[in-house]
Amino acid sequence: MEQIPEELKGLLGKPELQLGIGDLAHVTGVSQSQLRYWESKNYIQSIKTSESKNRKYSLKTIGEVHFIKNFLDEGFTLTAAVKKAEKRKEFINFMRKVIIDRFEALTEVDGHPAIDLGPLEGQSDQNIFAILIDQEIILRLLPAK
Amino acid sequence: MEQIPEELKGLLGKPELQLGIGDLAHVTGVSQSQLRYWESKNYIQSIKTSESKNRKYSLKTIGEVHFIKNFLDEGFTLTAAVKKAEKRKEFINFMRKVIIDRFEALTEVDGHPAIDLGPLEGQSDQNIFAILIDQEIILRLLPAK
DNA sequence: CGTGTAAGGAATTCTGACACG
DNA sequence: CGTGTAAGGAATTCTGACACG
Repeated sequence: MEQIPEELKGLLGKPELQLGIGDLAHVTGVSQSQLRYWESKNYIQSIKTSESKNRKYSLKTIGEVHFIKNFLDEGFTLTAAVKKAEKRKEFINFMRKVIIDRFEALTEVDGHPAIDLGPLEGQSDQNIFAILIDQEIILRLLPAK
Repeated sequence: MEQIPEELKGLLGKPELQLGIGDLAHVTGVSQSQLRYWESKNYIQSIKTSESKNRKYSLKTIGEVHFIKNFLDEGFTLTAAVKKAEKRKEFINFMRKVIIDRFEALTEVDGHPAIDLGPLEGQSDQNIFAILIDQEIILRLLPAK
């Protein structure tokens, strides 16, 4: 068994993970001029360090832009899309927290790679493991080691 | 209950998520000249599209660079660090698969946000839910809806 | 309102060479 | 081997203006 490196878990919440405007535009399919306009209206934020004049975007913002874009594509106005995306943000944060808090350790079960997801409620001696068997993920309850 | 948008899950495996060399250097703490050298030795790959001469790096490569960097910091030679990182890659892919395959739906349990992680092995009528209660994640076994 | 474009300057990245060791 | 730097050119991003609607 080995610990999941802090760096790996951290990647998902790391404020250091940031993209330039070209990369964000590419990932999300939102144009650079849209991104600049949205920022001018305070719908999204970019990071500007004192050393650089160029925009950087955090992983959090990548998610926000994604959601806004999706609502736009569904036919909402920009302001409506922003509002709807706001609510989705809570869920993104939640997902990230599950990953960061719950992917406790990499291990093996019967020779298969597995992630220890920690104890099941009310059974502190039994943990849930996600196990990779034949390219399928299976959830199994096993004694905590 | 709402489906976890494909885009959100896809973000983690998306080939479109790519960083420039400056951003990768910033996230990982590895210098640009190191990244170029590692690529010249085929330890890592970058994406070069026909339109651009500049390097782009995938999320997969971000993870690889992270691991190599960590082993370097622990005192391994570059070639040893590359070999050790190679093995870790399997685990990264596995973690990603768990997230993509198992974060089935966003829902609520007793008014708390929750993620349906799917059935527990051998109990196809009972699913494991990750529930956010007081900033803590709890795993609970509940009837699948 | 929301997005695109042309323009000129600023910041970033490119390659190949060379230094150090 | 593995990394850094100075150099000049190429690609990217910047802002403010203007167009369209």
